Amino acid sequence: MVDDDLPNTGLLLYIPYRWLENRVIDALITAGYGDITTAQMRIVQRIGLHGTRLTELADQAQVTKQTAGYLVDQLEKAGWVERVVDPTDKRARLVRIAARGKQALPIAATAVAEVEAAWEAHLGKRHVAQLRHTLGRLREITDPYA
Amino acid sequence: MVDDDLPNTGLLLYIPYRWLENRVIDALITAGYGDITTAQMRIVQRIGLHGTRLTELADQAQVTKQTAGYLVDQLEKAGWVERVVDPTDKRARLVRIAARGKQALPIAATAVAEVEAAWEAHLGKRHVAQLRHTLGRLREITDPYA
DNA sequence: TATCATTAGTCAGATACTCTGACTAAAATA
DNA sequence: TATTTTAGTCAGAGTATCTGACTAATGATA
Repeated sequence: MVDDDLPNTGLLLYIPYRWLENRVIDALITAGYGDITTAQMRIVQRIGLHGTRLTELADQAQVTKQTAGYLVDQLEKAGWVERVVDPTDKRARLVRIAARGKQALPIAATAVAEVEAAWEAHLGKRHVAQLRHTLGRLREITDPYA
Repeated sequence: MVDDDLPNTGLLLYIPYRWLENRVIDALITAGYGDITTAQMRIVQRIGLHGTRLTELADQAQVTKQTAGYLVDQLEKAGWVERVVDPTDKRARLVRIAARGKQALPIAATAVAEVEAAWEAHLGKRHVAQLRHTLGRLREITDPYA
């Protein structure tokens, strides 16, 4: 069990990540929510329950705030998110999930759950749990926002 | 050890992937090889020892062949790769690593090794091996080109 | 409290990436 | 040989991303 013929760990992480993302996109398209792009999804995914500031979304998605602003503009036009004033800071506004986003998110969540179920079927429940645990530990040293 | 507070598995995979990619970019910039973009790296990474066809690069990187062609154009102009005729098929050409690429690749490889060492220091050798093994098994059902 | 520095976000412009559609030439197949 | 498929390019358009410059509100401090 040496696994020395495997590609580098980066690619190894990327392959299932991309697979999962593609399954979510497929599910959204099928359900009529295809008017969202991967770049936009990577923003939406990081919006917290009570809304999140643009700058924080930018930091977490690792894009500039200008880019995040552009993506939120698109999402807002399409009804996925809305901007509301931040009561604690007049400069800031909170980006929140709006109507269309609330409808679509369960579909995305279901798609993720289905993929995770498929992975459990292939790897076994124990190994998936261990994988998630290990990735969670890795997050401690790779996620500045953990 | 339930890990129920962890984000979805997609984000969990993406975070360390992106971290690793950033460390590679940092190393390349430091060594004076900053004239490559992430999109270009995702192509270069998939070029085999004897060269790889454009269409295959496109498939594996999950972009259209036009996009792959555009990226290879940039890489070729910068001396990272070259195109040589495929002796077995006059329509095709093989994309191969050229001089600049050959110089830079060891730097990228070193950066990857350093990150993997840091991960081993944090998780333990055993858990990293297990992580790679599990990701390798996952690849069986998520990589059409495995 | 008046000033200075920082932070949140936008505007403008440029570049990079990605796609669809249409095309040529070579190879594979019927 | 005629047809279909495959490898790749050309052209055009939309999306994503960046840097630089700016405004307004906040925070820190003299």
